[in-house]
Amino acid sequence: MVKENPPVKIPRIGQSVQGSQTGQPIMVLFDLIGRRWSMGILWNLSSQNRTFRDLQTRCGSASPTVLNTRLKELRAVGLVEKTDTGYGLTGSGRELFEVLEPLGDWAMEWAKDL
Amino acid sequence: MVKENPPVKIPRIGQSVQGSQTGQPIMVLFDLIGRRWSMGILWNLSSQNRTFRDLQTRCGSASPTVLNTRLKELRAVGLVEKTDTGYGLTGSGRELFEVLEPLGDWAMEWAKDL
DNA sequence: CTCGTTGCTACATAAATAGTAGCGGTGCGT
DNA sequence: ACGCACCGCTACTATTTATGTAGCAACGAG
Repeated sequence: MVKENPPVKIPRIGQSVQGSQTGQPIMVLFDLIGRRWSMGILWNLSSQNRTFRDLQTRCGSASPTVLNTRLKELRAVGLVEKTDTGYGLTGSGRELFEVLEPLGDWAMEWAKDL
Repeated sequence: MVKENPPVKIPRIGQSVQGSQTGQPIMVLFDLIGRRWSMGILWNLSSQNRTFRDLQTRCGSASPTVLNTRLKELRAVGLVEKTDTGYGLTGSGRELFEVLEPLGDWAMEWAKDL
């Protein structure tokens, strides 16, 4: 059985960008997915659903504390969901991943020159 | 005149991903640009070169401490450079931005439903 | 029942970031 | 020469966030 999500407070979301007019949504997104392990989580969930501990080892042994925090946040904004087979991407989560995907190829090229 | 970059140590880069086989370069990249304000900096430098203080206000008044740290890091990996007209993207920096750019449009759509 | 695994929480420590103040440099008007 | 306003940035402390380890309750298999 899958537990339902009680309200989750995401610290300082949206507040960090008060001053800037330029592209507010993107800055909010950056603030969200620019936290430690956020993108790694999305990336690792893209191919298949994963259990908590599976995710943990795949994310360079991120501490369970952060991992759980990130998962709560990502679920709060509807990018990740809890399923019977572990955590997985939602519809918009998958959308976001598709936008993010080309980064993989670029990173491969980029890694060649330090 | 533009000062040259002395060697910069980027904390824990690459080390956080020891355990994961899957796509190491992308995880290194995530670890780098997934730090606070990194992507915001790249984003704000994409349209034009900017001064330190200009960047600072555009990044939700990020503290000069972090901002300078991020700039050092991004320069160390050759994504950002110091020019006569302030900070700007290098060739690969611009490449990365182009990969990152679609996020802007997606974020606009995404922002509509919380 | 035991054994192993899973999803977490608790807690203390370490690291990253915020938030302010202020220094030296540069240019500009007087 | 002077003040004045900006600039890039460093120093320092306070707060937030992440790490690292231990461990608990729940489950399934044997």
